[in-house]
Amino acid sequence: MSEPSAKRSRKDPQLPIFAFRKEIVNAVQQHRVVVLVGETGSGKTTQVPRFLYEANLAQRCIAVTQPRRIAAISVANRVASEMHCEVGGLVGYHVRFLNKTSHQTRIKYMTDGMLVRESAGTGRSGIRGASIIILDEAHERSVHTDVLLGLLKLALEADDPPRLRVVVMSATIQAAPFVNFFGGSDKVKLINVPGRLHDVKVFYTPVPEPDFLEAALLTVLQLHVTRPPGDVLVFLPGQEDIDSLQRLLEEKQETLVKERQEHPSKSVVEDLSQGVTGQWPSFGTVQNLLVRPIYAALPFDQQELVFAETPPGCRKIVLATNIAETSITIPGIRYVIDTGLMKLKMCHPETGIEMLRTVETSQASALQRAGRAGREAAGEVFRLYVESEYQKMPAQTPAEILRCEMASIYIDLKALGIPKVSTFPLVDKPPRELLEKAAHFLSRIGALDAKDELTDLGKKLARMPIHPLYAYCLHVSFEFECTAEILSIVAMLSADAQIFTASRKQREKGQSLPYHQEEGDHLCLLSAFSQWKKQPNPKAFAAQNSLNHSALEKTVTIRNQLKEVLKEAWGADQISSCGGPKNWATVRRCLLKGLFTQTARRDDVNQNSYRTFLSRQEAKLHPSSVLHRRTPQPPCVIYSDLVITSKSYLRIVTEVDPAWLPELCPRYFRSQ
DNA sequence: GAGCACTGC
Repeated sequence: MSEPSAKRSRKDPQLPIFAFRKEIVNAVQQHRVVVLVGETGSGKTTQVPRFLYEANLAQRCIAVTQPRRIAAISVANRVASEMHCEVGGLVGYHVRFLNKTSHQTRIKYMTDGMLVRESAGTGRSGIRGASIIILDEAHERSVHTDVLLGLLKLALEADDPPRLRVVVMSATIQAAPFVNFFGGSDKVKLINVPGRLHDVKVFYTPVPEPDFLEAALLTVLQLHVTRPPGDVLVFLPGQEDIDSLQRLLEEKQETLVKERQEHPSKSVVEDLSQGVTGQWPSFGTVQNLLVRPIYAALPFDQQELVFAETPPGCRKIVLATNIAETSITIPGIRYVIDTGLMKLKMCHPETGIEMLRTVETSQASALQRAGRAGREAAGEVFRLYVESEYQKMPAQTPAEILRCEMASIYIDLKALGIPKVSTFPLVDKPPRELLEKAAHFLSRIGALDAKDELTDLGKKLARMPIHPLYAYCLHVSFEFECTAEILSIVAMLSADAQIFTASRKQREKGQSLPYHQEEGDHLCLLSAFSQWKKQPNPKAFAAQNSLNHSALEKTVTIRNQLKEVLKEAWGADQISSCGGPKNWATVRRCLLKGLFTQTARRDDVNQNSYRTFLSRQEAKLHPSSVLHRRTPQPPCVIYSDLVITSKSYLRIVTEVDPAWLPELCPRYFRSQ
């Protein structure tokens, strides 16, 4: 219900939630914690805060959290308009970079991450500033939602603020973990609100499909010739699969008729084969396939194409990643084809290395995907796996907090005043090793002392909205007087966007690109950013030099925010620069001192292989690195990422002089 | 000589 594209007329009396108004208000009056299960389309996101406000239940404000910025902003706008007020007045929102609230604001939509950050402050913001806190989309179990659940449990125990009320809103019927977390059904009121979804008929393949792309291709084609008009949404694990299937479909489009004559009865899903009779179906108005890919890395203007109305005589085939499962809703979808696969970030509990793996979905995820076919009318979902496979799937996708690196969370929890992170109440406890690794890392950079307390440095680092490692680099940059340069690099790294868009061919003649820096990737990033920023027409410069203009714009926003926090939280009014590229050895020395936990040395025997200094991991330079082509490769490097795909790779790598190690980090590296 | 689910501060 929080999707930005979900349109609903003003105060739609059909919304199922209205029948529950009294029950919800009573529940919040009588219980400190209410768990509200409401399926998609129930109206809970827009109406529940309003019910509680109009019942005068909040002395202070009602904070409503969303996992995504766009949802917080669009829902605030809609509710403000429904309540006939300006956004930023009675109804407002607060997300990173945008604060549309005022002293009048009583219903405050915000990202869950923003509520965590506000709560770390000392003022009357965050949890302390609210009478009622509503955690929406709690079933998604974002790290920030999980942290908030723990903070709220502690706040309720301390009754701080007094008479605090918590509403946990979730779309899945599996509300039991939330109820149990807050003390069980004696203490927690559970309310179920029905959704407004149409029936979705589910089909499975009779036998396992060896090749999901082939199966998806065949199913799209079969469905196209046997089913009445209506668009199709295909869930695939990743970008590569989407590109392949798009190519295959566009090729097949031309030979579709012939193909069907040759294989009239071959079908992945049994039901579809029954419709194939060797002639075009009677609803012959649908002839052409219009293939539209969508994934997060796709440029925005191309993403937008999936929302365009399907022209008459066409059937739109949307090929999507998980982005279409939660983040966006595409109108017109009647059929869903689900490969049952997704990519999931996981963190190895022993090495602490994050990796992206293709895994089967959970049942909850399969249900959510199926629901995408029933938003506007009855629909059908074709699952490209056998039914017993569904029964074997885990009920829920494991919460993010079980799968991610913990340093940022650890330092945040310490900054929130949690004495012992390992006993902080969490619905799901992360592996002990991952917590210990995080604490060990934080003590290495001097953020934690021997008593597991934040040092003054640790408190400083925690103020920065970036990974503590990058915040530490900024801290070190003052000593080297190259803060301007490190700010740019850190902003680019934490923007987490693909900056370089050059094709392989272009990259091979990379030396000719104006921002090429042979000492390493961090300097290439810095050089690209500095030059782009100086241009009278940066957009044209980006296009000419294979740079991602919008990613660079995002970098500027982040850099400005970081600079602001440096000033306000660190008292750094002066940002010094070390000058142009000829002085960038200083930047590399600073990066070494900042990233000393991520140093690797070349193997003496196998000169294309490296071993990390502190974790003793073996890895190669990633082929995308400018250092990869060098022979021999440099003896010593610092790296930003260690990724495991087909092999272990060091990504974003810069050469450092081995002699600098004992000089700059004598505690960890001895002279040789 | 590879391959990038999705968010968020």
